[in-house]
Amino acid sequence: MARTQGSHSGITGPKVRDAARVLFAKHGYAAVSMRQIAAEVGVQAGALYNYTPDKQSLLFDLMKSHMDELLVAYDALPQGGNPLAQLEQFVRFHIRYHAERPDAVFIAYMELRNLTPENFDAIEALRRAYEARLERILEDGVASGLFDVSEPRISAMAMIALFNGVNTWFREDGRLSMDDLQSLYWAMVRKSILTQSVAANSPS
Amino acid sequence: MARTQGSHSGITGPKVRDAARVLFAKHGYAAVSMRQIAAEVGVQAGALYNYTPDKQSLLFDLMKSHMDELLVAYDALPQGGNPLAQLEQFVRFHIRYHAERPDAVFIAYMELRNLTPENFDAIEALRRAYEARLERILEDGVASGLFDVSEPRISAMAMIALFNGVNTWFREDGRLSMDDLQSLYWAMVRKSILTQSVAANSPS
DNA sequence: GATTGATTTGAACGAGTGTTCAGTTAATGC
DNA sequence: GCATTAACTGAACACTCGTTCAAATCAATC
Repeated sequence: MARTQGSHSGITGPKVRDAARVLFAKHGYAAVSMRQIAAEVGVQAGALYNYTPDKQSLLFDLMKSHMDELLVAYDALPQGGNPLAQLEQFVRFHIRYHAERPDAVFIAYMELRNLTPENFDAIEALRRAYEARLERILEDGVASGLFDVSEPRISAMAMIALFNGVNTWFREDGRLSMDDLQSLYWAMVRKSILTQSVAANSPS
Repeated sequence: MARTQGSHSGITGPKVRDAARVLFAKHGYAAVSMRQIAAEVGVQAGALYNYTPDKQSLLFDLMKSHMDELLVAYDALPQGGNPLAQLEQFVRFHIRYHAERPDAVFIAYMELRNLTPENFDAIEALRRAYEARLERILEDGVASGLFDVSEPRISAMAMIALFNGVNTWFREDGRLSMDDLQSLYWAMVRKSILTQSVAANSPS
């Protein structure tokens, strides 16, 4: 046998990526074989190599496109407003965007060590670019006297670690809605960064 | 050849665990072979089976003893004091204890998916037991009117995610000392959980 | 309806996997 | 000094790994 009925690169290509994303997220890059991915797609292992030069590229492409899309999505949000409004927008965007893509997020944070050095550098640069968006907001808030944040860089990384913890336990059908969740985290963040005088005078 | 000079189970045993911990943390459980561990120890692969029944047990034992020791260490701290003091103690303890064991912590949080179901349940139970310590403090704080925390269980998990982010960037020789770090995180946590009236009247 | 090109199979490659075990040697006890 | 035991080697087992490729077959085009 050879080419099968209904075979088409426009269909199989995305299926390969989808299968790889699900399996990598579930079992880890190193624990998943090309044959498992192929089985999930419904194809033999050799056919995968029409869609990726090798396994490493499959991982890298998943991570790269995730990070690219994340930056594009964030930068598409309305800019402007005071730092407090910008921060709230960031928090809500981040939590929602990441909760919608648990597999891609999981891979982006867990599989860094399985990238080749060059690929690692590329992903790391994108991650820093995203974190810089948040750091910038914090710095602006400090400059305007709104925020009391002694270490914006560290606070930015800390907040992202905080948000990413959501994915370890959030379930769509859980007790809390996505909106409750965003509000809960926003309340935590808001209280922890506002200067005392501002906090005392603004609504919670 | 067979038994080598200086060979002794009291020495080789711990070396196997140490090598496994370092390698699992660096490359991931699935990506590390028994032969790599053996090479790190300075022994052939077969010799490892004097110290572990199989690879899975090696991982499980590392995780289990880490969690056990964590609970013992925390429970050895002086109990009592008001919830605010207890929370500060928890925060400082957690950050220090985890920063001192980056490899064991990394494994405990990243390799859960490589455990067999029974082993997973055992580790998960220990993790919940640890989180319950924090949750309890938050609940006590709420009950006494000190804390404003609407979701103690979620807040506990969120805080732990926040703290564990430290390990992704903290370096012993960095700009911030361990004490600075603890204070920085404690300040964040403290502000985010105190009721507004208390926050306004207490020193930061 | 034949031809072309895209798509997949299935077998093969060499290398590496976790694990077992008979055989060999170093350390220990008497 | 000898027997015993603990510790380890090295080879083997049966698979699985990522990757390649000639051959086969389907989809698209004219």
